[in-house]
Amino acid sequence: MGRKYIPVESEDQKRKKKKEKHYEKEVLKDLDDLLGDFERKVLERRSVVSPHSKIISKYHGSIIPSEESYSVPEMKDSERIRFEELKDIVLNIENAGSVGSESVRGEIEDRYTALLNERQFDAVFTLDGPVLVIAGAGSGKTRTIVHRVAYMIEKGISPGSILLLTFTKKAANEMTARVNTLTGSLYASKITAGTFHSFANMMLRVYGHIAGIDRNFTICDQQDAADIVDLVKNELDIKKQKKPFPKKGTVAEIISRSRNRNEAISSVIDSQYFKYSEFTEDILKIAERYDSFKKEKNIFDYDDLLERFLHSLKNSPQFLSKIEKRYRYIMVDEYQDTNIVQGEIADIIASSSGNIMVVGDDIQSIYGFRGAAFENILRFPKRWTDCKVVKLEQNYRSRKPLLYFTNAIVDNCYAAYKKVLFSKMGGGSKPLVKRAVDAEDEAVYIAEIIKKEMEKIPAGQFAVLYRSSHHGNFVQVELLKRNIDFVVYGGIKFMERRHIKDMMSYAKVIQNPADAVALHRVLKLIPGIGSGTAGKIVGSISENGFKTIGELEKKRYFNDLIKMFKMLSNAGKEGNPSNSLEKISDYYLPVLKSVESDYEDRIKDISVLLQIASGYKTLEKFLSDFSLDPPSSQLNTSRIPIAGELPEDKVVLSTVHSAKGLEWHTVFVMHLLDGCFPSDRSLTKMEDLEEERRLFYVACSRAKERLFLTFPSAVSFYNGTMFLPSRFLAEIDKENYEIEV
DNA sequence: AAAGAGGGCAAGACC
DNA sequence: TGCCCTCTTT
Repeated sequence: MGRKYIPVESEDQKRKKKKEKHYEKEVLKDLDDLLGDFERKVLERRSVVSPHSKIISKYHGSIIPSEESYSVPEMKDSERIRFEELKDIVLNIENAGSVGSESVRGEIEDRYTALLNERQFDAVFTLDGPVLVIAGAGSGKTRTIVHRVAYMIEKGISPGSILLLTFTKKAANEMTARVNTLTGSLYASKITAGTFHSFANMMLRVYGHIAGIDRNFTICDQQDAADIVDLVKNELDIKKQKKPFPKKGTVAEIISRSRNRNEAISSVIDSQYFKYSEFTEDILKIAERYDSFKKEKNIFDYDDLLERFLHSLKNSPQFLSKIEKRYRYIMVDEYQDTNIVQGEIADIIASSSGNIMVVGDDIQSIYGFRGAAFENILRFPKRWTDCKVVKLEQNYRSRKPLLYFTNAIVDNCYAAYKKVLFSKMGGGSKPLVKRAVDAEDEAVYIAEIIKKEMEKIPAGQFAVLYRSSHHGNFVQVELLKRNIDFVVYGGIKFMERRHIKDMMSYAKVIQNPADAVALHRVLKLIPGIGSGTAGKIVGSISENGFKTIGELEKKRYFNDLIKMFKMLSNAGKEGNPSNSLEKISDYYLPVLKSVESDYEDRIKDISVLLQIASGYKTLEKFLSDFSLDPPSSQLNTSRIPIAGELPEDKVVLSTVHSAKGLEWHTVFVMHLLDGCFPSDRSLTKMEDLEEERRLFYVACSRAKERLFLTFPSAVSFYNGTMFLPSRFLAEIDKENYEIEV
């Protein structure tokens, strides 16, 4: 139940996988039947009283090596200078300390004061001027933001002038809902809350024409972007070399990274993708063509949304003026995860009012690989010299022993605001470190504890966190064996499923017939048309218009082609997206049936899609919302209702990245081996290693009551064998945790 | 031009 | 193990 296995690939790969899956299930069932108690006893012996681990602990004083056993990556001079500079900035801020608020206290303030701690209401009551809020893990960050918005509204600030930028759509919705509850009205719906991308999208659609932007653009996601890369690569006839050319997704990644880090493509390749350095020329060519291709077809990728928005703000005073007049109070959540472009956007919009509050925690910056500039938060006081700094340091989540542990992790970070979180929640126990015999044994250990504890604590209060998604595999198996329900965060997203992408592509073609990617995709669905033919058709359409299709009269696929265009034209005439999509699905379902074996499951997804569409008035709005905010990625099939998103009572298996912002009673952080966590790819660069440590901090700070840190004695992957416990454990004072023997 | 076979490679994921 | 690219066959 818990696992997501919805391949979107070619049909027979799919079939093959399905067979394998059945096979796997049967084996498991057989195992259970056959071995029964016997197996359980063996497992118990392995995990609970593993003879092996007993021996180890008897003959070795400690299972954690000393800190000196690890080699530290060398820092380049430039890196060192940067780090030192950051350290300097940080020190200045630390010395400045937290600033109180001078606002007048009245009836409204008294009410808020009762609900917040002192630091929190400093942040809430300071409405004017730049404010930097450093919000430690579990310090009531969301609570602070929500109350601030409510307070603004109560103070008579027009809700329409409040802009709240968040990192996920989900966060935006949650906060708006909470403001609503507080203000007891629908005022909150008048504030603008959303992600940078959705805000950029909205502004470009409303005011874009002022800055000379064609407002009818379509948005393409990463998969589409990769497909465009493929398309233009074929067009460019690139010479073959000895080494294989990087995958289309990789090329798209390089292009995107260079843009949101504001770094030349060649330098991105040199620093992050060194092994592809000989393809630099070709990649540059592709990047150029990729850009012009999108411009021709009026397609925006995610980076375009931000870039062109920023560009318009910078170059069109009228455009900027519209926006800065409308938004006088700007708040940015998760500021440590903003990239350079986003940082600039916020600065420019706030430049006339000066009212900008950014909230974040530098120590939880874990998206550097995606272009996040955690320096944004460190440098904010330099950019806004009169800014007030508020530090939220009281933790409401974790018990003291856990907090001591996570504080110790912060101590090992090179450049960070040193904040010492404190908690009033006593009791609890220190984190428990467990060394297992092997990966399987580790999984057994975790599953057994969960099974036992589940008698007292609901399943939904457990989380197993790991660095890379495949580290969780053994745990899945062990939970399955014990009939413990679980969900895996991540997996194939609703929006990325093949049939959903197909449906959306039809809709995109209706909305923007110049959308070559979507057109290409739907053409390929016609029997007899592969990617070559599809490419040719798209090419001749964009050169000479749709009438050129008439020239294909003699081809065997001609009738099907016409049938599709007839359908698209009819669907386009419908007044609302729901009816359009219904027409599309009438056409598409038979196509899908002929192409997919698990047609039944997929049909449910499509009805979910129709349901979502029925909430929209225009196709345009539906499409841009959908590409910016795909519905719950956890959504397995339509059996789980989309609306509401009930918290499920299931054990959570998740990567640390996906666990950010969440909390559980009991948390397991597993595979704590040097090379797994920190990942071996980070071991050569100080900057990367620092990010891994912050990631470790994020993982451990998810726990409220219990924290288990586990690792196998050794584990082998394609890239070698890891056996050294994670350096992140070794560098922490042993007083802060206990070792289970 | 499409479909199938072989082989190299591998992190993390928001919009 | 699984994904995707590339080469080979039909």
